[in-house]
Parts: sequence; C-alpha cells; structure tokens
Amino acid sequence: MKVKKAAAIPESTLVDADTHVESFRQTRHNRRTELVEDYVELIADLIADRGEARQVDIAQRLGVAQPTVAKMLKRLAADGLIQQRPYRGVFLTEEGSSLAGKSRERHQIVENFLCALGISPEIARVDAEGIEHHVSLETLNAFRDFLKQRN
Amino acid sequence: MKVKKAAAIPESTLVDADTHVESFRQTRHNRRTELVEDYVELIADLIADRGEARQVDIAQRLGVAQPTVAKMLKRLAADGLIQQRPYRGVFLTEEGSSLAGKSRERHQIVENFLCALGISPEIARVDAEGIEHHVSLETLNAFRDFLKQRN
DNA sequence: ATCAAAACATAGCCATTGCTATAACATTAC
DNA sequence: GTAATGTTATAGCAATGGCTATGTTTTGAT
Ligand SMILES: [Mn+2]
Ligand SMILES: [Mn+2]
Ligand SMILES: [Mn+2]
Ligand SMILES: [Mn+2]
Repeated sequence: MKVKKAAAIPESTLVDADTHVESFRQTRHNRRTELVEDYVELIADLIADRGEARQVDIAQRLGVAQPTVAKMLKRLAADGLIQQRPYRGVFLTEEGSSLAGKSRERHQIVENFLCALGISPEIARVDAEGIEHHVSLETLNAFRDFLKQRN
Repeated sequence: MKVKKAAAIPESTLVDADTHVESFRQTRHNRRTELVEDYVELIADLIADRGEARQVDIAQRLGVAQPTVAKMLKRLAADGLIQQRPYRGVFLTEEGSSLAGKSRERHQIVENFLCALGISPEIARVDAEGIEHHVSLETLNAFRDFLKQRN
C-alpha cells in the first residue's frame, strides 16, 4: 500500500501557520486581560451588593491573599480603572465601570448559555468563569441568539 | 423613598463566597495547564503532519521565540511528557501522547460546536483555542450531544 | 573533508501573579 | 482618650512565561 506522497491532498490536520499563530496570539492577549476583567466585575458586584469593595473582601472572594489584591489594585488604579480610598474601599472610574458592565453582561450570557445547554448550574458557573474571557463578540452574539430562540 | 434595609430579600447578585472562590480557583488551575496542553497537542499535530516536531517549528506555530520554546520543552521533559532528541525533534511519551489525544479531541469538539452554532470558521478557531482549556467534562459532553443531535 | 547554514543551548533581562511575614495606620468600642 | 480590632502597605521570595543576544553543535552541501 505504498503511495508516494505526491502533490495530492495531504491528510494534514494542520492549518496554515500564519492562521495558527494568530489564534495563539489572541489567546495570549486574552489571558493578559482576564484578571483585570474579573477584578472590575467583582468590584462592581461587591459595591452593588454591599455598598463597598474592600481589599479583604476581594481577596476572600478570589481566594487569594490580601497583598496579592493590593498589588493588583495598584495596577488597576495606575490604569485608571479604579480609585482607591483607604479604609473606605475601592471605586470604579467611568472607564472601570464601563469595563465591569461589559464583563458582567458577557459573563452572564455565557453562564446562561451553558445552563440552557443543560449543564448543571454549579458546573456552568465554574466553566463560565474561565470561558467568558475567550468569547469574541461574534460568539457572544451567537450565544445570545441561542438563548433568545429558546427562551 | 427611604426604605430600611431590613431582613428582606436582598437583590444581591452575589453568590455565596465559598462557591465563588471555587470557580476562581478552578480557573486559575486551568490557566496553569493551558500552555502544557497546547504544546503537547501541537507537538502531536506536527509529528502527525510532517513526522517530526522541531523547536523552531513549534516556535513559529506558537508565535514565540525559540528560547521560549526551549525553556518550556525542558519543563515538559522534566514532567515526563516528552523526550528530546537534539536535532531530531521532540517526541511524546505515553503520558504526553495521552494528554495530547485528549486535548486534541476536546479542542476539535469545541471548535466544531462553535461552528455548528453558526460562528464563522475563522472566529471559531480563535475562540476555541482559548475556550477549550476551560471546558469541563460535563460541558464537553453537552457540546458533543449538541453536535450529535443536529448532525 | 570542509564549511556555511540550521538548530539548539544558555545567559540575563523583564513583567506578571502568586505567597508569607510584618509594619503602619484607621476605626470603633469602651 | 485609649486600646483592640480591622485594614492596608511593604518587603522579599518564587514560579511562570515572555524577550534579545550570543554561543555551540550538528547537518548537509560542495
Ligand atoms: Mn467574570
Ligand atoms: Mn472570569
Ligand atoms: Mn488546543
Ligand atoms: Mn488552546
């Protein structure tokens, strides 16, 4: 059954290199923004729920140590996403609030979508926490449409 | 319109803290394994497609520099996932091959699922590259079922 | 057999995200 | 007003994942 691997169609499962690299690049970029999105979203939720977002509460919710949060908050402040008022919690700037809103909405859609597929709420919650950051606008819209069509 | 915030039902959008933290923990764990999965999957693909997987090819496909790959390969070798044969490429161990197989299958299902939802192949490819690492077994099965039902 | 090209290794740098231990500071209760 | 408590800040460490620059080694063509 020897066949010379001539010009013919290769059963190459391998996509074009430039195309491939672009996916990886985009994914690396998403990874860099993940944490920021989760932070502002969580801050917004805490403020909505209890009027304030303290470092300690953020740390507790994220499951990390307080200095980890302190460092991150410094970065968020430097990036103009939050404003820190010591002993009074952190507050979102316009920009931070906007990012939080978008993140929260996207998160919600992803989680609802997974539930609509029949996945258990607990698993949907966990998976959505990671998936959300890699969902493009087009995919988000597809999820939304799916939810609408079977509401 | 002052209302004292009595015992009543809080319109708290906030889930239980322990539950919340578990999602974040799982997501952080997934993030730590992402790269490893992509590497072994890519190595398997390269070997399947062209008989060998060299550092330079891996670097080119991932869009990173060669020393970045060299460092990572050392780690994969230390973890027993690959075996390096200088100037002849890297090869997967049993364990590496198994992980690659699982990763590839999951990746394929996620990507096909997105396409089945009507998302364009280019976007589906990019999104799947990131999403795949955060898809639990339960969610993967739901994706599979969805594909089966409308094949 | 020689030698240029390709592949790989290594050193040293940086940013990010985590940690512990400890200090400093505000708030609040008394 | 003081002291205890709670909150934030800081220092110092480690692992990870990038990079550039520069060797070293192997391969393969002549
Ligand atoms: Mn989120
Ligand atoms: Mn998240
Ligand atoms: Mn993959
Ligand atoms: Mn991937």
